[in-house]
Amino acid sequence: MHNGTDMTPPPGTSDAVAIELNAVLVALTANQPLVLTLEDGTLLPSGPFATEHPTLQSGVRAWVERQTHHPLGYVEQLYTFADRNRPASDGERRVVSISYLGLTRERLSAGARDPEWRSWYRYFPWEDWRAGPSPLVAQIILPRLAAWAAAAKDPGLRRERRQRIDIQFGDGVANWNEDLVLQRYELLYEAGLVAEATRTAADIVPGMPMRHDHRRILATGIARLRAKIKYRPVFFELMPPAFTLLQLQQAVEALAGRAMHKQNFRRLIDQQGLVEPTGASTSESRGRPAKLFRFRREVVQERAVSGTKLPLSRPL
Amino acid sequence: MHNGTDMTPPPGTSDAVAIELNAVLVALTANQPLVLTLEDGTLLPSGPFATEHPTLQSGVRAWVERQTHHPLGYVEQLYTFADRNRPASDGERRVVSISYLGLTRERLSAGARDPEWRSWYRYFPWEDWRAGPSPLVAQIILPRLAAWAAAAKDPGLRRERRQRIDIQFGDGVANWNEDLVLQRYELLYEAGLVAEATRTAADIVPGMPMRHDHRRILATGIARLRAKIKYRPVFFELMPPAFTLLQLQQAVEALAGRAMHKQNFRRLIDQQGLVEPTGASTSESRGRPAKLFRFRREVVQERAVSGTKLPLSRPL
DNA sequence: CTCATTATGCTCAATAGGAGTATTTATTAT
DNA sequence: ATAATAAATACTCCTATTGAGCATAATGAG
Repeated sequence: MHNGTDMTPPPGTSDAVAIELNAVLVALTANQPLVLTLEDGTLLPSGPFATEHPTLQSGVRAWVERQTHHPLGYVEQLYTFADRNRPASDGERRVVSISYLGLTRERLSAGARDPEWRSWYRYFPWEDWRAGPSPLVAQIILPRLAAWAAAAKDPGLRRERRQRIDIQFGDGVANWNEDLVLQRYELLYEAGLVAEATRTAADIVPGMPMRHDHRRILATGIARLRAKIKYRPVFFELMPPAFTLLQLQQAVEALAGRAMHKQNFRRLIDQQGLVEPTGASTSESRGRPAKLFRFRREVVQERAVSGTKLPLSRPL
Repeated sequence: MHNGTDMTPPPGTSDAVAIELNAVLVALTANQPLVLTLEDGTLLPSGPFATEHPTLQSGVRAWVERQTHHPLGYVEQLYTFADRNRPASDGERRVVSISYLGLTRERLSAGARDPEWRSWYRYFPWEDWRAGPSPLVAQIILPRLAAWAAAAKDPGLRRERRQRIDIQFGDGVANWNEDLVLQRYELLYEAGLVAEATRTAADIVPGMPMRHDHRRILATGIARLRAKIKYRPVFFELMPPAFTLLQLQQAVEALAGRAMHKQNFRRLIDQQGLVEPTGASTSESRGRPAKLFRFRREVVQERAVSGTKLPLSRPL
């Protein structure tokens, strides 16, 4: 039934493909999660993979750092896509695109029109629940999704659609799981409610589209980052050397897209010993001056492996 | 400083590469976590990516199912490697290997010598802590790692090595984090303690090596699966249609490589409503017959998105 | 000086999680 | 039969974690 080489076909039968790298580069300014875009916000930075780099990771890092003139604090592979609906631009070769998530502390020239940092909530406005449940969900998205579900002829399919909607979007008020960025985007895509999925502008939900599958890649990056901050202290890559606890909290809130209980946030942070006071304090805001903190290298490094906690569990 | 096309180099400059797929296929029998291997256990199944498949995922699925004649319950992309130290076998083209994790309920012909299912603990014996702390760690690995750390001339490097060892291996008794499979393998590799990393058989630690970087890919798969079972009920893909709670627990223990408290395991499982009694019971073992359970489809599906819990938190 | 505003300390109740004891129901040995 | 043993299953306890809110402290604005 099986011979020895059954599962290892002879080499060389694989077609040649071109490798393209995509990057979701994230920074944080003024409580907005920013992502680096090109071409008036319609593309993520991307480019061919040059063979001179020993590894993919180092290729991405070098390529980004050459362009942004800033060090990339953290790089993580996101996903490899090879969907056939995007033909290679050089004619025959199929494109395999490998995407990366990168975190950086600095941003490049702010006003620039082409490499431009934009809040990711321009692409996913429904993902911002920092000021409470996003009205977009209850008022626009859920009704249209409900219509889409109802449009299914088969009762089983109808039920399945309703269940997926419920799991991924909740009821518009409670049961919001901020990690499901990608699933939600894909559901909207499937329902024809995003620009990339349809030619009729009729039922499209707010949120700026991107070319190719770049918005999907962005969704993948956001989802990964949101999931990650709950157990790895990656957010420190995005912070300045010294910061107040409120700034730290707001940074996390910007990423997670939801507000957190202030006192409990502080409790958790210093329980874990992630930060230490610098001694200085700041009074840039109106009220009582806040102490400044810095990350404790050793602990952050250790937690990078063994895990952290954030008060981001409860469904609402 | 930046012009419009700065970050999108012209297409076509990317070199042609060959895509290779690797699969970590996992099954579970007699409380052993099994992985499908070839060539006397020295290789993972791998093959070229054929262009006729619309997506990578469907390519993997089709390819595996054609070979094993069994459905693949769950497929997940693991990682994409493009390290230059592995030249393409067809001459010039560089190989990019995309690896996948697949879970399956059935195993194919048991006695076969070539596509053969082997316990993954043959490759990573130190990862099995089901019967308590693995003596391998305390008696063989830690002393050798300590020697490696001590061998560093630079005191800073020495300290860093010691810290990494401590975080990843603990003290041999406590502080074992079962998720760090990949990091541990990479540390051993760096220290020259695995066969793949050295030509001298002197200090090598027990555990069967594989060719190329396949053992590393396997480590990636195990690590991913161990991390995943803590918050996604993927283990149900590995179970038969009906099972006892003890069997379920032992399945999870086999994957996680550590024992769990029986009563608490049951409490957690039925708190979450993941399973329901079939009505039947079995008395294959000696004691009181156990009720048989099955997974509840709806709940498993929902949890697949929203998360599960397992009593696998404490460091020892 | 009073108020608005933010920082920070502390309490409380509910829950989750780790560990152990007790009881029930079978099989196996005597 | 009866005793010994092995599992399954039911409860109890204790502690740590977590969500929520109140209270107090320190500042600038008017």
